[in-house]
Amino acid sequence: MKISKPKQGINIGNIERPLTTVDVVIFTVLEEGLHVLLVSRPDTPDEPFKKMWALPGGFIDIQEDIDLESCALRKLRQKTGVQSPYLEQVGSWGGLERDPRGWSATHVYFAMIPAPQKPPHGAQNTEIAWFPITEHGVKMKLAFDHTKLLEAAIQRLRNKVEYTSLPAYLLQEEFTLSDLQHMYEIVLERHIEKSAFRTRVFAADLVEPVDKVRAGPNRPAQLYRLIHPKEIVYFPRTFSPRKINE
Amino acid sequence: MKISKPKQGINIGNIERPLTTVDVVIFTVLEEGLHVLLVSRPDTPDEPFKKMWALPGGFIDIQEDIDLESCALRKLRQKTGVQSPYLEQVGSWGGLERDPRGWSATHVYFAMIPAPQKPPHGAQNTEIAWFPITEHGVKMKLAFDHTKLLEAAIQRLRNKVEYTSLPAYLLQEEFTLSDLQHMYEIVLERHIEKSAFRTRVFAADLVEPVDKVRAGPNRPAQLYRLIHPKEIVYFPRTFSPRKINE
DNA sequence: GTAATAGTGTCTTTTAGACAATATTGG
DNA sequence: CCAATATTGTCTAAAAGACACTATTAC
Repeated sequence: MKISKPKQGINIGNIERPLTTVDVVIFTVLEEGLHVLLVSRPDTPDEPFKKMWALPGGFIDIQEDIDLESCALRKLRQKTGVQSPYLEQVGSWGGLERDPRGWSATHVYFAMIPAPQKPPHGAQNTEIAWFPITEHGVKMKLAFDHTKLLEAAIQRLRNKVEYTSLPAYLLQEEFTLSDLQHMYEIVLERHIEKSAFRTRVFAADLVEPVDKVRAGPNRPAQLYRLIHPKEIVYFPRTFSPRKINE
Repeated sequence: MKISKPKQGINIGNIERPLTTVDVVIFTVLEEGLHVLLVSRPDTPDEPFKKMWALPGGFIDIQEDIDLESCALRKLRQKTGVQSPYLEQVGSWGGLERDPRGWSATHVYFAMIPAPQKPPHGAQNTEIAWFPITEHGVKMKLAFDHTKLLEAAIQRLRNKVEYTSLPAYLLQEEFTLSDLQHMYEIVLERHIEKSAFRTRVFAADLVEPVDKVRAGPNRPAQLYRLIHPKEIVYFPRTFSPRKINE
């Protein structure tokens, strides 16, 4: 199947092309902790990494996907039913070694969704489940180079949470400031000062109050929603002045 | 040449694969301004965007390139002769529309090099030159979606310069603090306070003095070099507390 | 009243910003 | 000496960190 190297740009159909995939790192918060959605690799012959856990993803469908992002959205919709999550590209990884079937390149996206009500559902013959994130990944080794891809996505997430409104996408449309602070604390795995947090959030014009409160066995909390739900907000400084990693 | 859609994962060789390219945005500072290296598209038949300016790049060579980054390094070496620049991935762009030859995906890197002594040299039949960056790009429209890719790289660069040591890679190994500050001011296109700048740089353990000074018609300046030339340094805060634009 | 969480205020520390002052060379 | 740039210091302002205080509900 190998073809002698053609002159670049001439006879384009004969250049040997890498395999091209999209993988999606889907985050949510369940039971007080950050989780990621994984699918088990099929057990069929010819498939590499049989029965190992992997990021949801797969080959680009040239007929169906108009671009990379819509491919990522399609995969996310298929696995979770979520229509419009927060979605951002992490980057791409490609090389000879990462897939035994040949030179391959994958485009990695990460998504954040509110805690789902229904369990995820995979295709037939595949399992699908949420796994808690411990430190830099999940407890088991993943298929392909997905351990590395997941680690990169976690790092991007943690880093960006320091200076953006990203954790709002882990909540339903209406939330209290305590809810929001709680999401920051879960992702960053550290305590955040209530007073400074509220000052920051208000100064950034991130939220507006809705005409409702959340009752409980204590003082009711004001409910808020995002002022501009489509745009993420950048804070002028990071939460705690410490070294940024990436 | 179209093949009816095979079941995914089975018979992998028959899946229609996108074209895969790598493009490199190479920055340097010439004559007090940020410049980017562009090449002219060849004038041969079958080539799209004939004679238009484009980012240096091209198809992955599955035989020669072990991974995406070494492909980017190869292209940079071919155009500039530079062996070990600062190189970082910006992201990937893929879709049906961006290349008239078919569904294509490109992996974009950006590099920063010191002002070169020699002019760049392209392959035969191609021109190659440095172009000044004005606001968000260059003055002419580029081939493919390269105007968009260049804009993304510029935004990444400007944003990251706010809180990292990146501009050091625009200088030779030894430089004065004024030199370094000057690079920041050129990339960010604004004045930076001398005193605050020096405090920041020293607090970050970015540089160490070498036993030399640079003479001139005034007080000589201490020469410094990077303490860890291979690692970029992250400052705990941005230079000026203002909104970060991604 | 108490328990519990929501929300505010006060003081300190850190660091950037503005700008002044001093230092060191060549001529 | 002067011109020019290097280097340091001083004061102020903005924002985070720590922590205490007040507010409002269910019971």
